[in-house]
Amino acid sequence: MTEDYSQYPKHFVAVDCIIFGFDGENLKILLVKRNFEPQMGEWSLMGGFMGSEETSDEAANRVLYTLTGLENIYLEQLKCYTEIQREPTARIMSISYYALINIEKDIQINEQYSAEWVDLQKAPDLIFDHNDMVKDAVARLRRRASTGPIGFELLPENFTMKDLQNLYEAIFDEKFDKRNFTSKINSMDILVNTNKKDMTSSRKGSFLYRFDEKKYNKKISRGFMFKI
Amino acid sequence: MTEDYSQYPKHFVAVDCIIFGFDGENLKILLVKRNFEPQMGEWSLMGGFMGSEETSDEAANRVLYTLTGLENIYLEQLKCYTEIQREPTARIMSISYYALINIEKDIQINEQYSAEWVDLQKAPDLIFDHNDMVKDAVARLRRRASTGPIGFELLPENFTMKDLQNLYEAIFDEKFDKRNFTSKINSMDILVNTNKKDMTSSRKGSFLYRFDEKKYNKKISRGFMFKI
DNA sequence: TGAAAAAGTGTACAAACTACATTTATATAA
DNA sequence: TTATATAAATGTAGTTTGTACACTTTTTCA
Repeated sequence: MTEDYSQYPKHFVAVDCIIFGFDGENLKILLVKRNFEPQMGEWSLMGGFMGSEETSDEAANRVLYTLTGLENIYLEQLKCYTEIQREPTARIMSISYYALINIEKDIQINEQYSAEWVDLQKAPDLIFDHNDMVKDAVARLRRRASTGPIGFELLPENFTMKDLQNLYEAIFDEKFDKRNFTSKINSMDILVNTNKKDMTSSRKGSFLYRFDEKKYNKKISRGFMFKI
Repeated sequence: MTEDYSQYPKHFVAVDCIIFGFDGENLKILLVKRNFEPQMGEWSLMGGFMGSEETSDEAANRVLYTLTGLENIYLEQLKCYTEIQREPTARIMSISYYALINIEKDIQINEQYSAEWVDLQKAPDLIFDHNDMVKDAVARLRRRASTGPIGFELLPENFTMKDLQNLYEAIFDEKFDKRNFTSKINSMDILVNTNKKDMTSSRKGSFLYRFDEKKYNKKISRGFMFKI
């Protein structure tokens, strides 16, 4: 005889997105200023409820699309937050997702949400447990950067070695030696030198690279340890 | 004005536990043979529904306690599974947890559940997406073992170097050189030689060690890369 | 007392990591 | 046209860590 589920409680389930971007200098996250209650006027992550006919992955993608108009964004499930009092108005559990976005992409941020890219370091206090979510997401991003290459989703198609080093330094909040960094990256064998130069930053100009997508993905699937 | 939540759907939320044990030779998981529908008679992970007044951590601890009578077990949230059709009878999302248990502890397994320790390698097919859950949990266990010491929760208080090596070999499904393994472990500085010997396995006898809990926990919090 | 069984131990070579300073290419100003 | 300023590009020696590999020790039991 099939079990009777009616005795079990049902729960509101939300998803919240930690959206990382990189502007060439600093790691940023995309935050929204709530124009609805509760906590109207305060900063929060972008989120939404999971529908009855969608998975949490689909819900997270929908939320991201609603805010940015972007599809096929790198998105990864992080963690479930189920504290009973995590929101004051109702018991709502939330599944967090983190997304990596190339900030230079022409993003049409939905004006309805008054969203802003803010420096991770200077991020304001967020509502509910969203500060924890961001902290957990940063830890995950660091882990991802130590066990495989990173940057494909965060950098524009062509970038300088300095851009890449800035990205790693922003992620780890640590400075690296230029020579050691370069030789480490070169030993990964994931970059292609386009032989074009970016002349905006110096008189000599610096080479523009792009990722060799195949080699990059192979490195990700095999994994390694990044340590400089 | 506070938002009206009544428009949003609610969901059944379950927790499922991947319970790892180690018998000195092989990694095992604790499975239950379902004596209830759906899929009566088949093997599955131990699970249960999250109550309206408990967090998912609490639910997982309760499930574990119900099955084993054990409290304060190492338990870590893994992942949310939200595929709509993951269970045939209703839409139930599940949060997986993995637990590490010292199999020698006097566990009074609740007979109501016809549970059994089975070799990870020889585990039967499980219902729903529980095979995926186990696969994900093994990956997590490996990661945990590569970024910090492991064994405290899985081994008895006193154990031989061979026990520890067996554990690592079971986790990574890979053989290590005895001399290299020993010197790697010694360099971690987490073991205390009790100067007692286990005489059951050889005529010479092998030293029994225990973990230095303080140093062990410090290693965990700092993290490192285990690679032999 | 010697044979058997597992425990315990060291070294040489290779690879990776670390610290560190000078030269090169080019645009702009004199 | 030449000098200067700016950031880019590049190499090496020393240290640490990883890897491959085999013999000696201790004890019990026959």
